Amino acid sequence: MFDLNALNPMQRKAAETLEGPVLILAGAGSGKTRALTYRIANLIAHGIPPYAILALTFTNKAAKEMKNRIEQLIGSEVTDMWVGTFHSICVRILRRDIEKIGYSRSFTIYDEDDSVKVCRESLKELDIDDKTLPPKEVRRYISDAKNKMLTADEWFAKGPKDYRCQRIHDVFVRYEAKLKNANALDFDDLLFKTLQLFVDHPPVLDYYRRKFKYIHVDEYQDTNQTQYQLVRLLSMTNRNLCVVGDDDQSIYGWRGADIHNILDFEKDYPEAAVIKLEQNYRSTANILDAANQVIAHNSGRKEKTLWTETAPGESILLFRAGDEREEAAWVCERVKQLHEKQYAYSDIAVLYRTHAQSRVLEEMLTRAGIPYKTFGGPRFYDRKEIKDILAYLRLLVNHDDNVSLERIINTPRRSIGDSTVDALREHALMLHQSLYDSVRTPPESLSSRPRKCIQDFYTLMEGLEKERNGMPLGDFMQLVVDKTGLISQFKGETSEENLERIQNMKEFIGAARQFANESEEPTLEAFLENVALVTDLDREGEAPQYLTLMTLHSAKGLEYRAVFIAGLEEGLFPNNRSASDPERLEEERRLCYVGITRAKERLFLSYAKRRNLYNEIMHNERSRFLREIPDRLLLDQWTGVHDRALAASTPAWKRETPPRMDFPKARKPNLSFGTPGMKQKGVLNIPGVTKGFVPSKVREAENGTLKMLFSPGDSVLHRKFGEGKVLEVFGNGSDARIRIFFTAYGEKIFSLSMAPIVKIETH
DNA sequence: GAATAAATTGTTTTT
DNA sequence: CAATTTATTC
Repeated sequence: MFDLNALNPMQRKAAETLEGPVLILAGAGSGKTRALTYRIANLIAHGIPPYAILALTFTNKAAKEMKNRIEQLIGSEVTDMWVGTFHSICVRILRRDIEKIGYSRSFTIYDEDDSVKVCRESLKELDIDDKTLPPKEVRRYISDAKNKMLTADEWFAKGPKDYRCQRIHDVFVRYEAKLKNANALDFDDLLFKTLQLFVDHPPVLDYYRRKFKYIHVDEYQDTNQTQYQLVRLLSMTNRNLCVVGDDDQSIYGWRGADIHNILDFEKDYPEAAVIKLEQNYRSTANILDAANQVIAHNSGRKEKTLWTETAPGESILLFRAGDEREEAAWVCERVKQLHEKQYAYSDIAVLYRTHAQSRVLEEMLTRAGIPYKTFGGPRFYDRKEIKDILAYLRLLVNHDDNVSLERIINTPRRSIGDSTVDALREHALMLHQSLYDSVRTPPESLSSRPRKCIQDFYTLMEGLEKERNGMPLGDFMQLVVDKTGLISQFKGETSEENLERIQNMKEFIGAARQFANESEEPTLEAFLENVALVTDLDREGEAPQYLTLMTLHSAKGLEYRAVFIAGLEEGLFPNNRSASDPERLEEERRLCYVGITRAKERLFLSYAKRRNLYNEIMHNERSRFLREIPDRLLLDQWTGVHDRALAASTPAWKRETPPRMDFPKARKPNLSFGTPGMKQKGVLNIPGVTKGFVPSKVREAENGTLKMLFSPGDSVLHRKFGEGKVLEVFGNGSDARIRIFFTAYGEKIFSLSMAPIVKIETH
């Protein structure tokens, strides 16, 4: 049995306040999951049956972890407790009762891609130019509206009545009709329709109200209005609602999360017990100090001060890079060093604001031979070949799923062209039937050849459907892939890309087999649902010996012994688009706070003077967030000192781009450029290097003794190549050379008098 | 209808 | 700049 004494007083209070509304304000790393799991275990210990407990989380991973930890505490399996994301819980509710609001139970979940496709189709049918009104934008409007619980008409009634909004409204209406016809729900619908079900069918709501006597919401600061309403409805009668969150970590405002949900909780529930978890168990004092200093610049926060008993720890290391490549090289070098000092790669994460930043980092890491894994890029399930298989499966489950049908009717190629599909679509529209119905009974207007092709396709689908019964999921998927020719379409081709596709499909079938083995409900329907709601971040069991590369957003809820935050520049982070709006700027700051508080022991910050992003060269100031961290906490990588005033007294060549001077072209090979695999173009374009350096006076004077300054084993910092180790120093006078090994670039030889290097560590 | 060339476009974050 | 969409040609 578990022991509540293992908790600190505040955590304990949280775990023991079982009745009535409770607001747990939990700072980063304050053990909120711990408090929450103990609370739920405590409920069970008090005789509350698990089926009366509902716990809503932000990610599937968090749900899984919570369930595991509760089971560990009470020492037995919990099966009847509802723990999951809002979306998955809503699907569960809808699968039971969605027929009451006019859908079939076998509804399909449309992902963003599918939604955009439906928008595009709607625009086309309404004869609206998709250049004046891009499908993606319309989808955003629709999504925003649904997050605010607005139907198409309500949305229009609230907003401006200009031409543009009228058209958006038209598309919105058509979009909704299309989804309804296809028996499909988009992501936002999962929440919205559940709400509608509750409102329109009080007995259903009543059932869940009686069932869920104790409701928990994790990451409450990231709930949107629909979620808020759902929770409110469910908890209204018994008022046993426990929400956990941190207003300082609200970072999803852009997709409809409403920070006021947490800020105003006490207004909604005046009798609420408010418990603050303020002791941080994760980070060193220095890191926590920095985080506190940054977040203190926000206004309208809940009163809260994080503190820790741990030692100050190492200083936060700050690096100003010349450009993004230098920044990446620095990261690689530090990672290697950490790795030598008993840090596993899985203890380290590199965080950035946008995915676009990951490319250079990945390139350098590969060169440095550091294994890494990126998260949050395109999902595995979003790959074309996977979506093709999924489309077949979805169509088999839901014949009305027009989007899936259109995707696969000619994939792999079976000679059904656009004009044929157009004819089918028109036919379906006229008879008010689904596309699949039109495939079953093609219109008379079609000539015999396309008719035959359509017939063959229908026969194929019918055959699959017959075989599905009684067949295990994995076997059936294998069958689908074989019969449809999804794999054999690549047979004979040996291109890298196609081999990878085949590999992915096989992996996908493997994933299905695994799902069938582990799941309580190994059906195709359940598998499709899982695929729709699970992200890569949730896929567990990924090899742990990898360095993690991800956006600051995806890092929420995670922790690492060492954390890098790259690209701390005005315009990038905080992002340009947030600069004008103070509220969005505060959200950026919260994002920074989230990033800093991911670190347990070491924090590394970097920014680049010059950055090539989106094919533009930007010269950005260092981020304001860096200024918000006191100097005493920051150690400058260049100068090795804390005080920035000292940084100004370092030799000019170390601080600024040197004056430009044209080098003779023959000079280039001496600098041993052209690392294998490096695009020549890229090398020529690096300013300041190909243009050459002007040696400083200080260095000229030192020339005679320079050789003694460097010896093998020393760590040096090169203006362009970043950090490296000295291998050898040879030659005399002005011919003196130095051979250095750089993590990301390999061996280079420089003229000792010319090379822009500084020693940072003696061997 | 398919393969290739040309043009366009997007780049914040994602359950 | 790269990746995707669209136009062109066979």
